[in-house]
Amino acid sequence: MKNKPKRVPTKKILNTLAELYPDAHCELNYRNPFELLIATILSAQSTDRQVNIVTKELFQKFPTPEDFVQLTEDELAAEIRGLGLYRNKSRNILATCKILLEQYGGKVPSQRKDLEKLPGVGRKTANVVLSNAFDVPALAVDTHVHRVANRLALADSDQPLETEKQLTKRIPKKDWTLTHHRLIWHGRRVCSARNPKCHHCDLLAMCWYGKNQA
DNA sequence: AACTCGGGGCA
DNA sequence: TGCCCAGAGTT
Repeated sequence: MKNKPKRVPTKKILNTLAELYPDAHCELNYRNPFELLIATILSAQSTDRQVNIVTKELFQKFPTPEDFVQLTEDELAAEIRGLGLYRNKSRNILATCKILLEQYGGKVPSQRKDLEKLPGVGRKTANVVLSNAFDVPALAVDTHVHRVANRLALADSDQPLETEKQLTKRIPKKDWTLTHHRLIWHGRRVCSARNPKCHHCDLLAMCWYGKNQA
């Protein structure tokens, strides 16, 4: 990257995103931290829509960690069929539920270091839980956010963690959750990884990547 | 840093 | 068919 991208003011980009996706919201319907945690683990490499379909029944049948640990890995795997990586997820979720029961009284811990120790929970999932369940400022950087933010020059880094730091610095805290969802929507609908639809992208005028494509 | 897990949706 | 999906763990 020889020429440093001339950065469009963050506020301007955020305002435009807000106009584009006024009602962006979290599509994962969760009723408590436990459901959020499990749904977020399940969401890895899977579409949020599929996760919603699967979790709707799942949480009806098994609302608590106590219910989950009654299941074998194979039984849980059968319950979450329809999502990718379901064997890994089944194993991780059962292990996580056991830890919740043994170490945290069946509750979801609210500290990052505790969350990231849970099997199946990494930086991104921990951030989702922290920001949505515990109202702790944490910007979850997934592949969409990372890609879109870098194309827009909201961030300038190959590494998700660095992107997270930069975004955290530049975006006002109160806007984190909504901005996160808007970047994801944009990333899925327009700013896709392989064939981004720059031609009818409403952010093209302020997008460093888009302008260098044409 | 690269590799693996992985079935389903969609063009 | 080929490509992609709200990543994490292991080597």
